[in-house]
Amino acid sequence: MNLVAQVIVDVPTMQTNRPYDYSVPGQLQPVIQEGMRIVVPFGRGSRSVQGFVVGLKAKSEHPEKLKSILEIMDLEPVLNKELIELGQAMSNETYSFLITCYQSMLPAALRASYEKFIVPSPELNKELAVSIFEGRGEISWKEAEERELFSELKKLKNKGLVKVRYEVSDHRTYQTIRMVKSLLSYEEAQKESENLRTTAKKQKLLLLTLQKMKEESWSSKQLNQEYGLNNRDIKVGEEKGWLEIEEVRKYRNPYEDMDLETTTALDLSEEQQSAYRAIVSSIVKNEDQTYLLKGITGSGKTEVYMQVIDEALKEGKTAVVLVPEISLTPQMVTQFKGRFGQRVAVMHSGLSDGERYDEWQRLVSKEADVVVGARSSIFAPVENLGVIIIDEEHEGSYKQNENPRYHARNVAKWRGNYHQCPVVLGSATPSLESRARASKDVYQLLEMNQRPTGQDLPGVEVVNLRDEARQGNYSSFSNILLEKIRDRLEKKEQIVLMLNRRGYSSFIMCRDCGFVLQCPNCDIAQTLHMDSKSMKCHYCGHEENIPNHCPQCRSSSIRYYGTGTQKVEEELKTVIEDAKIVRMDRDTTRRKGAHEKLLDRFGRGEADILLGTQMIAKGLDFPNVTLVGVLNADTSLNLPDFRSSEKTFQLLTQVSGRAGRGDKSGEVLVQTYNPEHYAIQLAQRQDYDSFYKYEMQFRHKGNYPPYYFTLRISVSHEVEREAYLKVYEISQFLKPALNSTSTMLGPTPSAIARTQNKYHYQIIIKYKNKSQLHDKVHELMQKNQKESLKGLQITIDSEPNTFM
DNA sequence: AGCACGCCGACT
DNA sequence: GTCGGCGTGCTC
Repeated sequence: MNLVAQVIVDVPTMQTNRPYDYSVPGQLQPVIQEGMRIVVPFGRGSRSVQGFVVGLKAKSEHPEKLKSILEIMDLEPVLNKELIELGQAMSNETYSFLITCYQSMLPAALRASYEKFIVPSPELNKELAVSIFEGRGEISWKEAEERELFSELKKLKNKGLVKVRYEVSDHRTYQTIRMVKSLLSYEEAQKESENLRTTAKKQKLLLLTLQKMKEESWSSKQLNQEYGLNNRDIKVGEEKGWLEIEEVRKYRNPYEDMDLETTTALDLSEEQQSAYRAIVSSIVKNEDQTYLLKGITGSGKTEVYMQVIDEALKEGKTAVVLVPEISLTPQMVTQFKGRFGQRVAVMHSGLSDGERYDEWQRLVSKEADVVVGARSSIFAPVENLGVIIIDEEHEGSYKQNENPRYHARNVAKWRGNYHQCPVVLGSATPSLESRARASKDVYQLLEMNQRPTGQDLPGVEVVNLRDEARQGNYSSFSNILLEKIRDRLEKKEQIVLMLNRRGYSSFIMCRDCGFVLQCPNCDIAQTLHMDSKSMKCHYCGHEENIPNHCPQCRSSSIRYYGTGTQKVEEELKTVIEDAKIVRMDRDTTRRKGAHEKLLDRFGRGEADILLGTQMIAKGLDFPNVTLVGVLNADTSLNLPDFRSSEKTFQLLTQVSGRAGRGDKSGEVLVQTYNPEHYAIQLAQRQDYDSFYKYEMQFRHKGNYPPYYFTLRISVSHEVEREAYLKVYEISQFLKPALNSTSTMLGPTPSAIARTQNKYHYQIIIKYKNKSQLHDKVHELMQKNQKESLKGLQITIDSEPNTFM
């Protein structure tokens, strides 16, 4: 019988972005399945590469070209039919290679690594064999490189005197435990025991234990710890034929030793119940409805999620929960583990490759049927999905900013459609895209506006830093904030201070009147470019000099704006001497586990003030915190980004939720140079609906999402002119695909015009009609096949997070 | 990606 | 004359 496998090979180029046919040798025919990883010979040199079987068929259209599969890397497929199909859809949507899509769906431990060796042929003469191989059977490619043997080896290879051997492997590792099983009946053990010398106490104990075990297998660890039998004792038992030792694969479980308090379902409030009922009805009816669950901070979204998941499990289905990486705290994990126990697989970046792989394997083996994890968990290998939940759906981190540039929300919807199951998007501050879809009834809106605990939302006060400046206070702390900090310290209550680092010193602002230099054409802040010593708008390419005086009030206090946490900490220490401060930023949390440690310290009350960047805005729940201060609300406001207001509003709303989580009421203080900006005003009033309406007008006026689709194409090259020429050529190529409902911005230099000695240029396209441009972009990819050889890097990003 | 084929310059 | 430079094209 002939069997042909269609294989996607691990060669990420445009030219090889399609299935290749391979014949399946007889002995592999009974085992090979779609979705397995295999090793195939590829290219002229038939080097070994990893591939994915995406189809099997009886014969090929070009039988004369067929090579044979070398090896199968898996016992069971790593991709099921659904994921194979999803990869194809994703590749098409995100303009990325099939192989890149498949790789990103799997744990890193399954990614191939390649090694090359040089092997002598029998015809190679003795002398050379000795001088090159030194008596060994082969040498590694790396060694040959180091010993500078390349040109010699190349000649020998052309003459067929040495060969190259390719090795393909992955990083899979297993942990095993030793299981002990008795081979003796109760009576036999009794007999053996009687024959022992009286001094053989351990042997006697061993036999006694074996009698207790009966038919079961016990781990050697258990015998060690509970019965005081060491491995030597067990070994002797094995030699005497009393018992059998078996190595069994064990899944590494990072949460194995966690103290789990089992939690039970809480009573739901009326609002929670109606949300719950709506979602559950879709699970039961197999409906691929998307829900937007808009619930204020503290409204009990997580409890709704968990009860919905419980219902899905009762229906015999599985569930996927996505949470932003930074929210995936031990508290969060405990909540889910406490409710669903070992049925939960947790995936986050803190795990080692091996641990991740084991969690993944627990899903494949159906030992776990609930996944809680960050973005890439959307590819969890679960079958029969009952519900997909995306918490904090507005988070930008759900979009991957390297290839494949997918958005987890879109993947979720694709899977929801495939499984005919609901998708729940949860947020206190939904993205405009999602909220707009809810208005158009594409999504069903579920609202929760009350806290079941009856706590009030904290009051938010805005402090105008311009007034402070006028009074000569140029420090990071307004007088009123200092006053409040002192007050809390006295009351032994805690304080959270956030320094907004988004957009750090990339724009300039007048300290006297709050004026920010805008682009005359684009209604957006211009970016300071220190490399060219000028202000630039990268939407349209407008450029002007850095002003010395504020164009509005003629003040000379116009300068770029921004501070670091370290500086703020020092400043704080000089005004409040005895405060204990925990600083959290990228520097102090770089080490693994440092994040948790710092938060633990603060949680135990070992510090009074938690000072940090955005990373402290999410999910923290400290009952003793009664004051939250935002030191600089406007930095994120002035980014040259159409989402800057939205991001600022979300951040302020989120951080406000950190105050008053316990029985004491909380207070929030927001310092800003732009107190009248709508994002700040509406965040102060915690008025999402008004913000939504206002922001939608802005988006409508500027033809931004959600009214338009967006596409960003960027080109980079070491030689600026090369990058520019290419991006210009691309813009000319795409222009015919534009119509009256689409516009192209640029080509312009990117916000950071040069990184790693490469110049970046970009085009942004805003469009209404998806298919027309889509086809043209695919054509562009085909056309640009060989550009990367010339050192040109072209990136295509559909629905980019920012235009920078 | 990586390898072979192929067509031009400076060497034993 | 040839060794080797890297531009071009193809990989089941």
